[in-house]
Amino acid sequence: MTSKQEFIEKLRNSSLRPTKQRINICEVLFNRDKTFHFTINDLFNLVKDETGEKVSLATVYNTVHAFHKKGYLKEIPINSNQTYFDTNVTDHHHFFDVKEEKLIDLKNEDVGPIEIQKSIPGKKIKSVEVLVKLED
Amino acid sequence: MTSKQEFIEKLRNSSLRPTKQRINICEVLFNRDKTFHFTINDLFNLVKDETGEKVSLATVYNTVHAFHKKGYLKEIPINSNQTYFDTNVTDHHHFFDVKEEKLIDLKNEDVGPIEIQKSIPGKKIKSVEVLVKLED
DNA sequence: TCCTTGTTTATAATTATTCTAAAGAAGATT
DNA sequence: AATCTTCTTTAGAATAATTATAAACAAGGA
Ligand SMILES: [Mn+2]
Ligand SMILES: [Mn+2]
Ligand SMILES: [Zn+2]
Ligand SMILES: [Zn+2]
Repeated sequence: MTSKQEFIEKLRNSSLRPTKQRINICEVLFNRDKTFHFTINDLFNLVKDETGEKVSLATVYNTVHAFHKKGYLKEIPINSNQTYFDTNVTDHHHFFDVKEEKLIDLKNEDVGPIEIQKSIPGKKIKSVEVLVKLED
Repeated sequence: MTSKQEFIEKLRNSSLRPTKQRINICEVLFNRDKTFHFTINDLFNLVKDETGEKVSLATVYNTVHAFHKKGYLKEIPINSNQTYFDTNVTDHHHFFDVKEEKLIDLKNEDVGPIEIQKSIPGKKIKSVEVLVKLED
């Protein structure tokens, strides 16, 4: 449970002005028990529902991109009409329940270490992500 | 090198009428030495360039979806503004060169077997895909 | 040849995302 | 506190990938 004051400091330390909107978004995103997987639209609705204050859609986009750039959010590679983000920014893998359109974290020990044996000259590995699609 | 006649048979066997447009698209997609990774727009342009006959964008979409549904194309999960498809429909993994926006196949032996230790009640695993992002 | 059904196509509709530019708020400077 | 600068929010417009529509057309069967 992070206090509003702590969010304000964190934003300032990231050279992001602590606006009412950003603080509300922080509370929705980061005051959760579990990893939170969401689309922009999910977040837009949750901010309204959970804080009672409406934030414009443009601001949700702006803020998510700002947080993503600062490394506070991760983008999850799946094919969907909407982009998914994740509050768990560590290297980790996912289940994707295709029917429910829901992401579930996999612990690294549930997947095991992955050694990539091939390399491309002049390129280095930035990330290795496993996506496990689930069906009924 | 598959002949036009063979494409016609293959289409018929899939209860897809062998139209001029579909045959042209088949030749662009499947008469290649290597696995072919593409977006709809790539394909749209290549059909025009390689066959000299223009096919409407709608038909490219329709055909790709039809082939995908029949299992002749695979959709690759990456976040991009365009959807990527793959003529290699076997289970396999990818490099994604973020700068060049290009996919490269990984052989299964370059990644090794992946054992998923976790399961979700009532769900079964449909696919396991590794995406390795590359940077300079 | 006629008939039915599937296909192509131009075009419009939809939808997620980004852009624009004006109004507002934050922080710094006096 | 008043002023100034820079950043942020916002409504709305623009963009761009994809999907839907519906009329013309082509394939295959009778
Ligand atoms: Mn982003
Ligand atoms: Mn598809
Ligand atoms: Zn996650
Ligand atoms: Zn591939």
